[in-house]
Amino acid sequence: MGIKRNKDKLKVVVVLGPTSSGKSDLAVEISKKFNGEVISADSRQVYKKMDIGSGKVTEEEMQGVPHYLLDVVDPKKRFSVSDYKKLAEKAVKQIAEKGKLPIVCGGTAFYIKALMDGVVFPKVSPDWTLRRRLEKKTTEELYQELEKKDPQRAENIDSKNKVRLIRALEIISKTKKPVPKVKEEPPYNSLYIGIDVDQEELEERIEKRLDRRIEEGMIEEVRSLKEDGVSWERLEELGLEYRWIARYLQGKIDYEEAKERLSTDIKKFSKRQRTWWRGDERIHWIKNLKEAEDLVNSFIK
RNA sequence: GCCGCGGUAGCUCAGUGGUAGAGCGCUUCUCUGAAAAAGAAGAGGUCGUCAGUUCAAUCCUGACCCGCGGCA
Repeated sequence: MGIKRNKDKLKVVVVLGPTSSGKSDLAVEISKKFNGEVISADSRQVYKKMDIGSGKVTEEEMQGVPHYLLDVVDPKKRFSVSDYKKLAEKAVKQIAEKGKLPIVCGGTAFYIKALMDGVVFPKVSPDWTLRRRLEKKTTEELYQELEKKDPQRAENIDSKNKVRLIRALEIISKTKKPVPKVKEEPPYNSLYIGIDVDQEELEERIEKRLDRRIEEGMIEEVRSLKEDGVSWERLEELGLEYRWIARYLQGKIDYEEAKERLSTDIKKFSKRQRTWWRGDERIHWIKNLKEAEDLVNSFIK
């Protein structure tokens, strides 16, 4: 029955961890040592001109190692998991064809899952007109509608989550069928390396990094995005740095508050990232480069 | 020293004569094309202290302590 054994599949290394944990550096080090190339898995670093705010690696930090899935779309446009999956799959293929080791590195867990677990999304692209229309209804109304049209999906969906309800109804309205059950077929032979940093230490790093990035011109970066035509609404939606700095630039809050709120939001975000990965048995949590190298070494043999 | 206002959850504050709530924060969790998104659940309080009135006080009365403002 077409069951592929692990040894027949391409080998892909995944480096994951919360924001500010040092993923990018680790991925570069591993790449240099094992002849690899990096595929970013970050839902904000895909956008052009969003460099400091998204914590993108600099040209210098890349140390000559090629990086994929950075700067692939204009921030005025929307990018989705599904877009990510397609482009990342292509990148894996390209790297493997060169005889190099693909290293997926990033903090967007959903993107990593889509790629590595081979999540099959229903082929229905977002219909913003429909979404805007459904947005006007209450959560209860949407849920009742879903119960009527697709009782099975209604059973396991988060009944109070408007975004998910709207997506489910969108799929039904386009396909005229119930939402298909999610399919997962891991296409690669994978090694998951997670960076294990104590939360307290991580939060210190987050704060220092925030100061540094402000000095490096993070506020200017947001201002110039706005000048390039990225709306305040869009910046709000992009979250964290872009959201809080946009609010500050509009004069809605003062500098101190913006910085304070941004700092707690980044910390909360890092906790959510942890929650996502906690309990995933596939991840090897490492403390240093040596442990990572040992893991990769035995993986590629 | 006097007068006024206040002291309720980690923070900002509602509120009631029958032992308490909100927002934010915190903890945990979910994840089907927005995922830095969108949601869910939970833990926190002898209601400043002591005494009195009352069947019953966080709420009424008194004293005291603390903070803020004004007058001296």
